[in-house]
Amino acid sequence: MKKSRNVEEEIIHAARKMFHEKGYKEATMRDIAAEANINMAMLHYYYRSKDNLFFIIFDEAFRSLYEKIIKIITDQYMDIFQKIRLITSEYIRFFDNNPTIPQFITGEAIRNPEIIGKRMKSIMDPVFTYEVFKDQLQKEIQKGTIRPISALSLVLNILSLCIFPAIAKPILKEFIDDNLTEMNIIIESREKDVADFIINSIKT
Amino acid sequence: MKKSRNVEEEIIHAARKMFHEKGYKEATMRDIAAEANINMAMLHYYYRSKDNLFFIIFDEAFRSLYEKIIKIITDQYMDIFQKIRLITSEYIRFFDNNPTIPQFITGEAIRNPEIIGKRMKSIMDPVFTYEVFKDQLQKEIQKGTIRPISALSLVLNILSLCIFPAIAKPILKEFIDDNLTEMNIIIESREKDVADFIINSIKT
DNA sequence: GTCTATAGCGGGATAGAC
DNA sequence: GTCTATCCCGCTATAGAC
Repeated sequence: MKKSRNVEEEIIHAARKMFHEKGYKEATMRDIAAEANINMAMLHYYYRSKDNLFFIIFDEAFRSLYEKIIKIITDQYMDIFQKIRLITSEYIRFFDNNPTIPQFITGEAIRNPEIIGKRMKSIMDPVFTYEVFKDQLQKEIQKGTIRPISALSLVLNILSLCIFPAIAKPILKEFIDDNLTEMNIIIESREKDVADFIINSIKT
Repeated sequence: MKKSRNVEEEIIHAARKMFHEKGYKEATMRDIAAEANINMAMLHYYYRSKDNLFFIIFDEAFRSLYEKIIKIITDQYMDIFQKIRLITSEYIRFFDNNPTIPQFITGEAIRNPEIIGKRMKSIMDPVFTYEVFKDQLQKEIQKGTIRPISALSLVLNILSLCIFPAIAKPILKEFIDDNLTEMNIIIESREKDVADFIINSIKT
């Protein structure tokens, strides 16, 4: 009872660092204990098992990513072009500030799509969010301000353009090395460029 | 010497299946031996180590992906719109026919970007390929047929739109379940839709 | 070439003293 | 609450008989 609050926080902090950097399988309880300056027995005392600790870290990462977006999409008064601009800039800025998260979430999703997919569904409400976006899109298409495109297709394109470059960044670094001036220019202006790219494509 | 040819092929076949499905870390030599109907000692006899076997499988996967694209990009006579249409349709069809490859390559690249990036560079010639594409793009921009866009940005967008949906497919399945009619429609028409989406965005 | 047995390590988890 | 010592498992790799 002495300073358990601090120990618990130390553990979460260490677990976050290790899981984000190495992923579930390659981050070990020994790593996490060392990072938190405690021993393995303490880890199990406070958080029972590796799986339990992992899902705490995974859930907070996914939630932090999702909650930014859901507010924008379900906003009643914002027009769809503004939503697209905000979503892309929020995503890109978030990944810039949290560069380990896209690799972490994607890596775990690839490793175990069933479990991770269920986890994601329990955190978000995909059907509701999607329907809101779909309705708004279809109204714009009827008005003639947007070319016909399926909602799912557009959502996939937006996610692709925001998430993939963040995943690929560490690999791109290996390719660009010296030439990273060009890389930096792209990254800095990407927040606006991606939205322009999407809106140019869909607006009539 | 009896039937070593067959054994070697059996091992490669089994290793491909296991590595593609589970990735480097979670595919074990035991798995691979069982899949090939031999014992672990034989695995080491023919292929020395897990790392050695892994890179054989990784290299063939990456090469199969890359060689389709390099031919299109470096073609001297094809116009850039046609190249974009061919690249996207080749990618999407390839991932449809080889659904484990995008997860496999992406998973390994996330797990170990330095090693995997170097491996990729040794297989492809990124600078040459990129310069060819960049020159052709800049000529079109000067002619006024394409809006100003940086080559790196456009390449990133094309790769994102082709690769990310293939990575995300197993997770999307968890979300769509019953609704997979809509999913299938998207996937089937995606070969054309992605090219349209890109070209709509860049052409003047 | 093929197989059994095992070395040697590193993993998650826990018993039990304090 | 904390820590040391240890259990037990699964992994890669190899020794050595056939």
